[in-house]
Amino acid sequence: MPGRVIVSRELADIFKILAHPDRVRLVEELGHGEKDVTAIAHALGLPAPRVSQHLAALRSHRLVTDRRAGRQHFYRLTRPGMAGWILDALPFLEVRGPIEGPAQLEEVRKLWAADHA
Amino acid sequence: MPGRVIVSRELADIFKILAHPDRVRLVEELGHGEKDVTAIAHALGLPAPRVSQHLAALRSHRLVTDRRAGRQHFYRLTRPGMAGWILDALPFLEVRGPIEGPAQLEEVRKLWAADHA
DNA sequence: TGCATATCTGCAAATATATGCAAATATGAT
DNA sequence: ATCATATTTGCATATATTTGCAGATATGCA
Repeated sequence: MPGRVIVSRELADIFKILAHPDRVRLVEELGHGEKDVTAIAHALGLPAPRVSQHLAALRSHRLVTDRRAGRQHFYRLTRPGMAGWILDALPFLEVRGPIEGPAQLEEVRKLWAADHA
Repeated sequence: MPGRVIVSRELADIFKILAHPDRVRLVEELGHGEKDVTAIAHALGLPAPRVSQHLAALRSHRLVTDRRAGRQHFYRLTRPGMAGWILDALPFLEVRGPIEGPAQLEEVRKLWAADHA
């Protein structure tokens, strides 16, 4: 059964890269369009070196690509659909107990969007 | 910005749990319906204790629930849609370079389904 | 050239996860 | 009760990840 094993390993690698709150927020941030490292660092309230490391992790599996303009590196999602796909996982998570019904799901979506720039 | 931080942490937790090839295959296995631990262990070619630990991880965030019948524990996905959602990530992964176009995506889907029981 | 800004890389300590195996628990059958 | 089966739990070791910080590289401007 080599086929599934290979694919599941690749999928697990992607999940591993996304398995960090900062990187989840980073991907959602890039869901709105390309941004340079400093802008991302500011938006996320993180030191630039850390953002750079997170981006390196995402780059290692080509989840993001970069475009250099002068001394700034603008990053964007290789597959813009990824940001939306992540939000499709909202029904699976638990914020104060299981989410039952579309009403509570809407709650969580609002919670996510609450402080959007 | 507490809203997004909380949600992103929950999302990252889910990604962390799925960030293991065995658990990815396990979830896909349960996508076809409930199964008991031994059946899963056999299908995945893993020792039962390890499957049990993987299930405990999935259970810890209510990604699976169990039903006991005699000495067997039948597990199933709390949200059956999760199996399909994982497969939606196929366009994001790289099997021998980036996947370009629906043709290569179909390749990967076949690769996944290749040895299905 | 020299200086400031933007980004990246490397290191070390703390923390977390994976793996294999042994032992414990629970259920059902004789 | 005794025994076999099914599942879970615990422990020890190996490996990986996170974090903060320092230093290195690269670009643009005076």
